[in-house]
Amino acid sequence: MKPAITRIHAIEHDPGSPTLADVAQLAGVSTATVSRCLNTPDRVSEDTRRRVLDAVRQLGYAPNFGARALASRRTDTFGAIIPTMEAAIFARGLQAFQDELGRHGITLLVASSSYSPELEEEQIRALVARGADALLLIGHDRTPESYAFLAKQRTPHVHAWTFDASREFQSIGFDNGKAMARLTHKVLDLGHRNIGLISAPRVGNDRARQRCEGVREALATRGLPPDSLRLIETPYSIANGAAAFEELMSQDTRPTAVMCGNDVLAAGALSRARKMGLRVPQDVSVTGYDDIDIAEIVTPALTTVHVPHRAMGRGAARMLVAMRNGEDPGPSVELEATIAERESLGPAPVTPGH
Amino acid sequence: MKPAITRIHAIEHDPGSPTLADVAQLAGVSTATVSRCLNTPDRVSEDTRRRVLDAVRQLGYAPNFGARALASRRTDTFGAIIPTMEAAIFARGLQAFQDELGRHGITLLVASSSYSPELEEEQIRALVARGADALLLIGHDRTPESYAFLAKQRTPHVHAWTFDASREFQSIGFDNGKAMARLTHKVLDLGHRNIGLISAPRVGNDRARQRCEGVREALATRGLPPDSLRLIETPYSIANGAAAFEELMSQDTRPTAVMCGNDVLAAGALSRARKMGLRVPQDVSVTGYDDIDIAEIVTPALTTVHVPHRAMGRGAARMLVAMRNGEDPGPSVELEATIAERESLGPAPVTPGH
DNA sequence: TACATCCATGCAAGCGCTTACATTGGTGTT
DNA sequence: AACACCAATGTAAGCGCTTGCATGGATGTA
Repeated sequence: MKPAITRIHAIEHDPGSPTLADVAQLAGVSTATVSRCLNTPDRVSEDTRRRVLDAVRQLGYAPNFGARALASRRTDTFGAIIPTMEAAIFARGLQAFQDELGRHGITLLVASSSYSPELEEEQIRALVARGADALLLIGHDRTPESYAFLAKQRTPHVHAWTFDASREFQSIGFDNGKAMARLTHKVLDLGHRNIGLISAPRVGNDRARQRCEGVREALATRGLPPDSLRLIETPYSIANGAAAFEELMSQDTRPTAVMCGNDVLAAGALSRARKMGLRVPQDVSVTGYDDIDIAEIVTPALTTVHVPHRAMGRGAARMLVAMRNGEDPGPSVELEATIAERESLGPAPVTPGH
Repeated sequence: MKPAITRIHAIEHDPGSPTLADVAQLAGVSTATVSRCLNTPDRVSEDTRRRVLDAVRQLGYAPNFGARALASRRTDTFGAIIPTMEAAIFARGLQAFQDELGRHGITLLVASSSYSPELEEEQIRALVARGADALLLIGHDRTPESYAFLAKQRTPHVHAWTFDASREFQSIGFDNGKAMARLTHKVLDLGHRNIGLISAPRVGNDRARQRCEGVREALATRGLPPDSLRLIETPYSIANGAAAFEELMSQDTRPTAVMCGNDVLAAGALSRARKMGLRVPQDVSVTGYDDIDIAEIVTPALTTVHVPHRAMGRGAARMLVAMRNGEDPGPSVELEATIAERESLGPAPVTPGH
């Protein structure tokens, strides 16, 4: 690849982008001074500083991050691994996370795992390799190797979007099951007895699992048989939500309420309901989870579980910063997820014959 | 766990995460061998390889990316800077971009600029500093400093989501204005003469600018006076779209059609229309742009400009890979944006009195 | 048996930066 | 005038990794 020839010609080496040394030479100072000029400007005389900054601009110099990290042993970079970037499920929380980090001069690197623990493990390695000082992770489900790796690397991390007192790790979030149970009680209060549930695949996704459990628990509490619940698992997407809804509605005993593990699935259900000529909530009720943007704009507006996205993001950032600084991040935090009552949940229709 | 023995030798050497040297020592080989084992496994004997990989696993070793980049002068990392992560406007295209890069063993780093050229400049520097070999940028509007910097650094970059033959840089996208003009003609064909336009702020956003121009051009072509268009600029968000819609509809001469520079704005307009008791499209028509997920699920489904997200993402990736490899990326590519006709655009209502 | 080859491996020189320490010259004190 | 002090700068030792070159032993060939 590298033409040795050019080297010979190019006595003044031409190839790479400008380095500290180039700047130093142009400004007529040592590399140490340039470095100080960039990192601790007040330790450099006004005059020199101007000369150096001029040279920087003139050369279009950008410090090599890797080299800097290598030499200084800190990166001021955190990482976040979210299951998906699509559908904006994590967007708002992540935004809050990033805002708070920015306030501390920390840059955020984001990766997505496509809901795969194996992929997530890879991403964890990649982010740590890139110098992430701390990591934001979603939920508790991951490979043992991931946990072992984080421990060996001593990388601070918090788990968000979930709260489970029985876990040993720092986490900030809400009880996914409790909120879903509460919503289920509302559904039951409205007379629904045949409930369909569209969930994301539960393996590798504790939030989805807990949400399902929440429904089951509520049913059990009210003395309803487990088989009054029809469950379909399908990855988050509008199309999948629509298909699952149709499948539920074409079974012998149609559910009168379809609860969804996520607003995206619910949006799909809603649109398919319309296509099937079913009125929501008169003919069938639909509920969501997460309260993302689309929950408000679909027709009818979605009754869903409102998740404290921003508080979670902000809180996670604060915990991580504390941990990075060797301070006490405080205990895990449980936030409240509330029910956003809108239009898609109504009383169970009166069964014609039965 | 690290054997205490090593600690004794290295009296002050405990803190960091495991390095190549640690692995080498544990495996009883030189660092060079470990490095080869990780990068060119076939140049290492089966036996050694196993020993080394065992050591790697045992220590939870992750190579330091910065150091590796420093030593090898390549990163296999590309960067992308998109205006926003929210609203999923760029999600699908970015996903395609990433998929294609993955196929070439390249990692993607994503940053967002919040539609600010200054912030984008910062992000460009940050990504280049982090070793991005090439960059995906959106549109043509950026600071002269950004362009100068990219040139000095010789960082390959392509501009997507736009196509403008008059620009000198590689780009892949579609003519934002042409597509909007085409849609406008459809609107005019349906008898609309009073048109409202909700656009994103045009400064620093060539796509928004061209979309507006598209409307203006179409009007001019049909001999309509420029003041038959009412324009409101507001950042992309559902709430903003709703507010802008209400503002448009409370003017003296109400538009019969409200065109939006983006589906998110259109979704907001739609929801506000409903709240105001206006039927779409009987009382007022609404159109969008981008054809993102929500376009299909809002009620009524949005008539909008369908953008070739995936083709753009994939194509951009291929161009950049070629450029990085020193090959010919071929000329800029113009893709076709088509009109997705759905339900939100209908004939202009018959004016009662006038 | 002598020699040329060829793997597998080790040695050591950096990659671009930060930073502890050394050096310098100008101030203020006595 | 002698000295301590300090701010500004330079010197140089790495940070963890890759890689060109050197080495040594096993294998093949004459």
